[in-house]
Amino acid sequence: MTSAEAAEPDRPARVSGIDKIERRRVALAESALKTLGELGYARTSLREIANNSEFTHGVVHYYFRDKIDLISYCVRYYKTKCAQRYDEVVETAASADELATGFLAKMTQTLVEETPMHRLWYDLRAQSMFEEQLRDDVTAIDQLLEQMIWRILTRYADLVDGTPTVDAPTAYALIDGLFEQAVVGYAADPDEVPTQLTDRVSQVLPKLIAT
Amino acid sequence: MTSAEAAEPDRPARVSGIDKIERRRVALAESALKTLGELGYARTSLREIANNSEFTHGVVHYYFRDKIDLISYCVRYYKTKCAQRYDEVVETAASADELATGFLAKMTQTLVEETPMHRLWYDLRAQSMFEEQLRDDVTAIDQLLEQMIWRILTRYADLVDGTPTVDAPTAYALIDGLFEQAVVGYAADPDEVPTQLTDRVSQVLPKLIAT
DNA sequence: GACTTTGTTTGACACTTGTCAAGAAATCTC
DNA sequence: GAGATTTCTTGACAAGTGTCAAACAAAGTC
Repeated sequence: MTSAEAAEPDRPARVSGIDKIERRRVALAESALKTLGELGYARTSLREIANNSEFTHGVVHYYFRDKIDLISYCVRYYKTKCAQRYDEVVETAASADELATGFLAKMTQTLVEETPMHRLWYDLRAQSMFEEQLRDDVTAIDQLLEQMIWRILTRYADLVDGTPTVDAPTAYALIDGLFEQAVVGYAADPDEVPTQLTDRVSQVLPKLIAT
Repeated sequence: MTSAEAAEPDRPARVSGIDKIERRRVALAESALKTLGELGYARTSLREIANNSEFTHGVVHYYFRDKIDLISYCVRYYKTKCAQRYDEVVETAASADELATGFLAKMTQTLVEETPMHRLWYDLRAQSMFEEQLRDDVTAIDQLLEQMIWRILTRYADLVDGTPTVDAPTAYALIDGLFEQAVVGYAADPDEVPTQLTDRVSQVLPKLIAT
């Protein structure tokens, strides 16, 4: 956790021991996430993952015990990237409007730019209902996202001198419902969906605050 | 659509032509839905479906062109059962409270009694993001559910002499978000989740109405 | 340099998958 | 009942799966 992950993606440099194998794992995971995001959990095989990477399918098994091990590592890795997305906005926003606008902008941005990743997330969350091995990781991420939404909402409440009228899980479920709707519908109508999402979220947000 | 589906599940009786093969299809679909609900889309094979039914795997292919054909038939069949669940409540409720209570009761009831079916639904909706062949059927159901929620909300608004403050897609996304959260969390905590769901929905409902 | 450790490739295994086809059984038609 | 049609069973196929292990290469150690 204390390692300074510098630049230099080209030169493998001198990374010894546990750090090196961690690098490989991350590289594998990143590659796996790409294919998973495109194909979905159901039709992604280890060989497909290996093919779309610079490694062979044997390497995958050298670094991960089995398929579930790889995928749950991917999920955990993904989690670190997604939950702090809005932190900067929350901290710098000086007014409720600024916060809302910044939040919505980032939200639609990630919707558009990282659609496959979000598709995969909803896919994996569904899979976790059938595969216990995924459940812990999924609920951990869910909690992280819930906290993220909660930070935004409480900050928003502060800025308008009000208090939230719903608890954290409720707020998360509501916003997540809107976001999932957007993710599902994005493929069919990429032009309209993002603006619809911002419209809807900004309609709902004020209703969750009492002044 | 006009056929009167009577009782007599034992005696195949005299059902001729297209009706008979439709019966088999329905039987197959019902059996398939059961296994799909337990195992999820990813790890349900045609053979598994056949094994858990009274038929052999060859029969499946006699009545359905391929796997997708079967599953999308299942989805369509499922749709007819799920979207009118609340119609009676909507029609008979004489007050807003009665409507809310009836709606919430039915909602938690189906959550508890038909968990596998709901799990499957969210699974298939996620799959539809990766498999175009499912997309049309899934969006059709989504629309049906949206209309269902909308009927409830507008009726609710009528009974309190108000009007909805969000449009139909928004209302559906919000309620669906809460419901999906409940479905996902149900396995982990079957005792608390249903009451939490009713709490949250009944907290949210009034916020979607302006009097 | 030789030797050990670590990392990688390759090919194989047992198994499951969707699909199909040939034939048996049941049903219907006359 | 004989013959034709529909329905079902069985077994096979090619392709793909996760997993593993033995050969090979690279890096590190003395």
